[in-house]
Amino acid sequence: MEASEILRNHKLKKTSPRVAIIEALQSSPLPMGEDEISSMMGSHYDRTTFYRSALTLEEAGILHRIVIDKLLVKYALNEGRHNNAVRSNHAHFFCNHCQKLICLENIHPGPYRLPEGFQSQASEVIIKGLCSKCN
Amino acid sequence: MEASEILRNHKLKKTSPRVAIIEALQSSPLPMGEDEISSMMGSHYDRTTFYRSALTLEEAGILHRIVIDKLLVKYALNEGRHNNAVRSNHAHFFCNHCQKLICLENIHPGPYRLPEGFQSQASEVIIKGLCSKCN
DNA sequence: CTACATTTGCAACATTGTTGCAATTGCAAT
DNA sequence: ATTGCAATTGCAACAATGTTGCAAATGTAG
Repeated sequence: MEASEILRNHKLKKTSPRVAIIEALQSSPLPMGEDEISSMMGSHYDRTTFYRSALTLEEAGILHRIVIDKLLVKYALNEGRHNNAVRSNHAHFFCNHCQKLICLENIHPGPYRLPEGFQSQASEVIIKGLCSKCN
Repeated sequence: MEASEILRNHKLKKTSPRVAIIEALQSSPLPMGEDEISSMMGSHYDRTTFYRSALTLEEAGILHRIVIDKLLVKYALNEGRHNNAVRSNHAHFFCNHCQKLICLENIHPGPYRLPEGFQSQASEVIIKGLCSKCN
């Protein structure tokens, strides 16, 4: 789906940084860090704008932010292409050797049985190890 | 168990920062951030030393470092008291309101069925939401 | 007690992210 | 198409967490 259509579907203004972020992520098979997105977006790139745009897109459910470790954050698009189907929660695998982050679409963690009175709003599963290429 | 005994068991030198970190964490029922540990350790506190000591203790399996989100990291002791029993993997709950991190000792995620050739070395489950007090 | 490897403390720097504010831009209404 | 105005951007400054290099201090084995 085109970036402008995604933005329109979520009633967000079509601005160049938003379009650029979406297109950068669409062009990559794997989640990317800010550094990678930045280099794809070229010179006209402001870090504050990136963070604010990414936050807006995250709040709209368009993208997903995964914190692997301090100083290591990756972004991925939620491929909620099929109408507004909320994408099912899935685990992430981080390769300690090649530093790639891979979405494990077929691992659906939870639901978790929380203690009385606790309410879950989001959850994240990160499995670290060696991927098939580095093993 | 006393800090000095823990260090001896792991063949680590007994140094004052290490002892202070262990005692700070022992005195708290919840994992703490660097800021909290720092204020418990008083003035003679160097951030570099803290990070290096925490890393040493983590590598020895004495403590556990949980990244909740960028700019929000908590540390907890692995209570591997009973000999060298590796503490079973457990999930963490982070309250979006009061910012407390709670170990959910009775939620044991995994094992996960990884794709062919992948090898798991560690995993982390963070559930975010509202705790019973803030709900 | 001594030797020596380990650890600490300091300074400088790196990465990721946030806040305030003025200037610009997208878009809806005319 | 033009205009008005809220939303967004870009810049500067700052915040939190963490790393690296290196000289000085410290723990401990012998």
